[in-house]
Amino acid sequence: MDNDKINLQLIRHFKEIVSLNDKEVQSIIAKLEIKKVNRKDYLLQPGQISRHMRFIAIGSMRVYYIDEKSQEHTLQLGIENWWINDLYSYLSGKSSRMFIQANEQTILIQISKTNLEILYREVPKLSDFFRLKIQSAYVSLQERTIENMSVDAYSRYCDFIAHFRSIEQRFPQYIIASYLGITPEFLSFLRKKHTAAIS
Amino acid sequence: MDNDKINLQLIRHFKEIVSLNDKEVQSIIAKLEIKKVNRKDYLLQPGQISRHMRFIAIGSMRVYYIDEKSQEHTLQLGIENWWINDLYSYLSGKSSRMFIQANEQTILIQISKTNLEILYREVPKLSDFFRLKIQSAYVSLQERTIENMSVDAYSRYCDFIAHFRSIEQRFPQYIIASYLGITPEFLSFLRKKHTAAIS
DNA sequence: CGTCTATTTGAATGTACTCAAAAGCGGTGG
DNA sequence: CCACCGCTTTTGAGTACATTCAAATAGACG
Repeated sequence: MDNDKINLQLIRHFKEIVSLNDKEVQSIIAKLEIKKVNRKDYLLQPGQISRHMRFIAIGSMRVYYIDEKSQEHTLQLGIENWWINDLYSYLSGKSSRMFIQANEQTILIQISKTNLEILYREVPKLSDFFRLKIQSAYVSLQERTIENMSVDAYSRYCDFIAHFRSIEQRFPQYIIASYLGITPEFLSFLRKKHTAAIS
Repeated sequence: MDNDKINLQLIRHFKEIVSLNDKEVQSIIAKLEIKKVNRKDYLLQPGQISRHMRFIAIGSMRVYYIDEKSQEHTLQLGIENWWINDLYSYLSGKSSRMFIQANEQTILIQISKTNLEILYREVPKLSDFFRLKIQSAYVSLQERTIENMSVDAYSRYCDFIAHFRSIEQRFPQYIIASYLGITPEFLSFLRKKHTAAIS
């Protein structure tokens, strides 16, 4: 049925990195939980603790927080086959400052931290898989820090669309702006400049 | 002798997080390597792969890179009892973009990645220790990203001296500036503004 | 079609940078 | 002990990048 198809999407995703036999696949599938959310729904809000790893099967999500001046800042955007989480809260067990929100109707697969720890014993390769994922989260965060410190907003925008064209088309402008660390007005200006430059 | 004292400094540091018996302590000490460097010496340069975890016993270091416009950007500053590394390169095994440089005459303790992996089997608690360290590296990177996106340079400077007064006094101004993501000239201006504000 | 939200436009402003020059500071050698 | 050299910090003027605020326009959805 439908849920099986969704579960297999995650299994395929695991298999891109680690090999899994049928028994292991069964162990994993037994621990998965499918969750459907509507546009604007929250998976996590400030004060809560993130207790799941979350995989986007269909749809798109974002992670953001609101600063003291009530400004939104987007830390992560995600679409199909991406993991989305506040790793800080998940790893430390402390309460989050983040909103994790659906950008459209979205189907996720969740694995609770407790179940994942059990799975690590049954399928040790999964532990490798998530260690790699967390590493690459660190790496992309570092790359973003470097990017933010090194180049101006126009270059950041160009790099962004070069790397994430599919993402740029699915999220509203003001969310992209809050990801790039600029105002929506200025992004609007940059876009005009960009379309003028390429034509 | 002297080296023993330095090794014990790291053991004490481990023991703040995990408990270790005498046998474990001996296993660890057997794998440590003490390294002394002079001011301006490099532990790592772009193109090299970071193959050690590095603990500062005495002295201070920084991690920085140079962007396309030949600007230096400092990612990490460290003093006694801090770990200093390009985790990206260490974890991924890929070549680094970073310089790791001594800010003064410095004594470090290094553990090679190969030795550390052996140690993880002899002293599994160490694996927990470093997992926690890598987590907190992720967390502080995320906090810095948030800080950079949320507040202006003056607030960042105030927060910096509030958290790292001891560091601020040991590094030259232009390095602090490159850590805060501003020019040395502008930091000079902010410092004047700050001393005027507190007096 | 009307309402609500998102985007665009423009003017005024502010934050931080560039460049150049002067001043400060630490070490070295005479 | 002083003079000099190189490096770091300060100062200031001019400029650029990005924000704020307000108003107009465009799009999406019931």
